[in-house]
Amino acid sequence: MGTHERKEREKEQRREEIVNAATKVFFEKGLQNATMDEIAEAAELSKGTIYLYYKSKEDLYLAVMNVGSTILFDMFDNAVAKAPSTLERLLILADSYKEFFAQHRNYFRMFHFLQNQQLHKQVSPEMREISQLHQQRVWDLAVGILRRGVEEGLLRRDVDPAEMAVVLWSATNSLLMQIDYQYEHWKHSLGIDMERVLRHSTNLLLEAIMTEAGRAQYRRHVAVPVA
Amino acid sequence: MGTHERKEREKEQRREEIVNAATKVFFEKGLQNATMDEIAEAAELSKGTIYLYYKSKEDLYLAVMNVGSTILFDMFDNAVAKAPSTLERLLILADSYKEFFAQHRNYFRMFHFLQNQQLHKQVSPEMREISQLHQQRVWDLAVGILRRGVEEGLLRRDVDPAEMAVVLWSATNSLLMQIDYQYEHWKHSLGIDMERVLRHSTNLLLEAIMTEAGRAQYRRHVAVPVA
DNA sequence: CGTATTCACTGACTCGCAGTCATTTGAATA
DNA sequence: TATTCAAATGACTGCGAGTCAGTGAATACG
Repeated sequence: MGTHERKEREKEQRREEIVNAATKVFFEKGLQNATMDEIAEAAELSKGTIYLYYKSKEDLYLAVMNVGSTILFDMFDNAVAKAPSTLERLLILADSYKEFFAQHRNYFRMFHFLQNQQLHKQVSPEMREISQLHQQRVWDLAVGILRRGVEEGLLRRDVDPAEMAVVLWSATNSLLMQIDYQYEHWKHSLGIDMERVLRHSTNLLLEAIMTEAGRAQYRRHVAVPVA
Repeated sequence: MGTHERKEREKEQRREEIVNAATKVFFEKGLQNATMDEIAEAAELSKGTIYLYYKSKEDLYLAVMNVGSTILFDMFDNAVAKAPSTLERLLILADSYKEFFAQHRNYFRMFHFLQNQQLHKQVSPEMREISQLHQQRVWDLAVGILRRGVEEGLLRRDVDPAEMAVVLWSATNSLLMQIDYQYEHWKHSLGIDMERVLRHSTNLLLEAIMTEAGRAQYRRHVAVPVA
């Protein structure tokens, strides 16, 4: 009699339903302005029930973020699988991230809202652990490609792949955040096209970590794009 | 009878006292965990009185941030005044910001906590205006130096000074945030010395926006430091 | 000098929300 | 049909931001 198994499945399903409801509410209102009562109503459950499945509002927020991390990882993974060379994998990774930013803006925002120490206080250790694993997966994928690039002589041997990753990641994210949040400000009061800035700085950073051979290959590749 | 003037002075003084009390509490607890009652107690006033001087907790937070902006501007201004050449002004600006980060970590954190839309909701338009003016002042100083650099042939003519500023500012800040928040993480689990990463990436970015002549001068300067 | 007026200040109050827990419900089992 | 037990409920608690009617001291006025 599979009663127990069915119960487990139903529990798991309920967890998902709650995350789906929470996703809708968090996307619309953000962490601060969303209330647990709203989420409960969206999930067609009482507030108490939500707390049977998630320890706190912040835990639930992280659960939603984890879905976003998975989407990002899958996008990266798919893109990388298609690219035949390490250089192309590197370039397609950058493109994928821009696409993630364009397609899944709400998840992007969630990622960067929780950068903060102070909000982490209410997160349970278990959920933090899970969340870190999700992020680690994405990180390892990216660093793996950079490492491969170094081995192939595409990227400079004197810079650590993980260090390259930090710089690329940080710079890209902070520019994307500026684009997301202050696009109009830059455009109108300063006449700056942030998307162009992003393209330029990506180029700049990529060339900076490449060897001479890498740059040559890169320029050849840019000169003859797939389209 | 200067009664009115005296009253005004006393009011201004009270505003400052409140900001000082708030600074202490916000530094210690952050925006989220600080309570207005705590701030009131630190200021030796009642909560109601605080609200006579500042419209909301977030407004008060911005008032504290503005003090930080002024400190930063003064550091920049002093440093720049000492430097004899544009190249040196540029380098000393970067150093000053690192010093600000080291000396005034709490203000640095405050700056980056309020990057977010959602928290801006409760800020009054007036305070936002004032805060933007403070930030504008720092921005103009930096962009002015870059512009001068372009005019002098130190920096590339084909990149807009404001664009350079965005990239340098974004990249530097996000690395500093990583250093502030995850220094131990990077150090221990990945063996990365983030301070070195910061130095490297600053060099890298600076060289990337320089002309050949600028780079030559830069290297000569680095080779023969003042000390 | 006594009275009226102003105004900075107070703190008890409201309101909204995260999180809790005693009670209820209903499905599985005996 | 009766019993058991986990899942679900929603009224309740506690806390903190923001409010406002009331207080008293300083100032202006007669």
